[in-house]
Amino acid sequence: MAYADVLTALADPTRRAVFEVVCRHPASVTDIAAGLPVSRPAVSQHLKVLEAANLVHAIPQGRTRLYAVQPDGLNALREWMDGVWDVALKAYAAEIARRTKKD
Amino acid sequence: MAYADVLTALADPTRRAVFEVVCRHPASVTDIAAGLPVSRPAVSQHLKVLEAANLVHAIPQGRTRLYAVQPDGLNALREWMDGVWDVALKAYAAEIARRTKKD
DNA sequence: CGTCTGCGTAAGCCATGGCTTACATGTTAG
DNA sequence: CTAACATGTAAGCCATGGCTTACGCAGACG
Repeated sequence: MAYADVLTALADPTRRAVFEVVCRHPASVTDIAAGLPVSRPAVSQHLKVLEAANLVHAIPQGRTRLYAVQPDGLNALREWMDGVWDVALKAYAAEIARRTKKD
Repeated sequence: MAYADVLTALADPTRRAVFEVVCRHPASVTDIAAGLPVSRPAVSQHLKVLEAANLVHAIPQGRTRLYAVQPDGLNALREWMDGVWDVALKAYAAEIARRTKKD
């Protein structure tokens, strides 16, 4: 159920903003918080959620921690979307078949 | 910002369950609620959110309303994901270039 | 070895939102 | 025309979670 965590993580606007900053380039917690209207601990908490969803990962560098994008999260979401899409297509085809049979 | 509504809509587990039922085949509100552990009004409210996110659409049939999948919502989400992916790739390439330059 | 910086964590506050019950609307059947 | 069913909506309750302030901890630097 990794895609569920990804959806939950990306649903929050602030957390999405954090994620998009990290997407542009690896950044430290302080740097990310500097460009957002929330406090540094808030960003830290959001990064924790994003990390749990495999959307980002931390790279300890001395006393700072650089956060960078990790593909796994978005991949899980994409795979779930593909599955849903497949089910919807099959259902659509079945619906068409049912109607033509009825005619 | 359509993708934001899609993410918010799909983040809730119950609402995702409603959506997946509708993906399998068009269904009425009562039918959907019968297969879920929530009341019928709850399902109705969830369908309202899903409809606002262009994930489903209603087909009035007499006194019932059949809900079916609509591709727009998932497409908006996919396009946003593609954009994010593109940004992440560019950032990764830039990072590589920066490091090789430094060496 | 003390100090300062960068982060994570805990506790608490408060808004958002999901759920239920009760009610209103509209459509079909008799 | 009345009865009954399918649905949307309103009001209210309560849990989840996002934010802040305060604190604890590890790594660099004189």
